[in-house]
Amino acid sequence: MPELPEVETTLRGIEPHILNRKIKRIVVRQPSLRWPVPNKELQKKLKEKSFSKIQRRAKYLILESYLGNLIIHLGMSGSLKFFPEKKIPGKHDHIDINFEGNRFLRFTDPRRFGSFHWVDKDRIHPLLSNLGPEPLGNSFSGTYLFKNSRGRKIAIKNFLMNSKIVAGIGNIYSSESLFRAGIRPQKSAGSISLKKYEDLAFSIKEVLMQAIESGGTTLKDFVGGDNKPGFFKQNLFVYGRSGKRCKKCLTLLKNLKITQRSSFYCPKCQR
DNA sequence: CATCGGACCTGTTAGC
DNA sequence: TGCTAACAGGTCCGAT
Repeated sequence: MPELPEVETTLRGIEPHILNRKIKRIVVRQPSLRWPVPNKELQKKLKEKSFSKIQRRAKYLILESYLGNLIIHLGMSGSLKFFPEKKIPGKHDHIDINFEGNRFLRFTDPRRFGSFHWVDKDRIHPLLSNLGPEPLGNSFSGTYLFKNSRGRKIAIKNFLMNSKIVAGIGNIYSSESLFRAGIRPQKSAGSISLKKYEDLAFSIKEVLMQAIESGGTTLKDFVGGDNKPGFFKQNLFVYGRSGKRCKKCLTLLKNLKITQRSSFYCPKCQR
């Protein structure tokens, strides 16, 4: 479900509810996620503490506290929601972070590709140590993409989804940004010009910012931390629209599998 | 080093 | 209606 805009939406939804609230207990009902949940460590380090800041890096949420950071990844189907009072957990409600006064943050994840990690103060978790630049940050540019793509034969779509190259772009927004920049998803990364990469970097920033403004993309059941769905789906040009007509030129859109994943494009607008 | 396929899971939907 | 296969927003790791 969640790519960068959905994770950002989640952050903004939960932050005002949990910041500086005293944590009473972490309840782990299902410790078997993408990686085992470090249950004991979480209890030990977070009990009676609070989160003073929440950040996003790539698709990771980083909840900062006195002794270190709780790092959460939502995987494919994960979500985090805040509740102001007790609520019976459902089948996929794997973890609750309980605060004072019956308030709690609940992690739900049917497919269990999500993860919880602990990292001590001033240390960098290995999973976050090799990430590429944030696409909305200043160091990400067409020049950056151009330089890093020379000699590489990988499809541009996969290049964009490689988190070592640029963080936070998944299947939806890779397709969407390539459409906006007029580039075919299967074109090799090394064959794209600097000019086109400048268009692409612009398109990536544009589509991500617009999606964040709309509260993310709700394809099926995504809701932000405040339980509201995202409204960006209506602004998608190609994702999930194969067989339908291009919103710009009315050509029938295609769905091409690139390394096992659906890739949507317009054969006329994208060359 | 670059690239590809498999792996981790469950739920939904399309097709027979 | 019921069964099976394909597919779904992610990404790490090992083989090539």
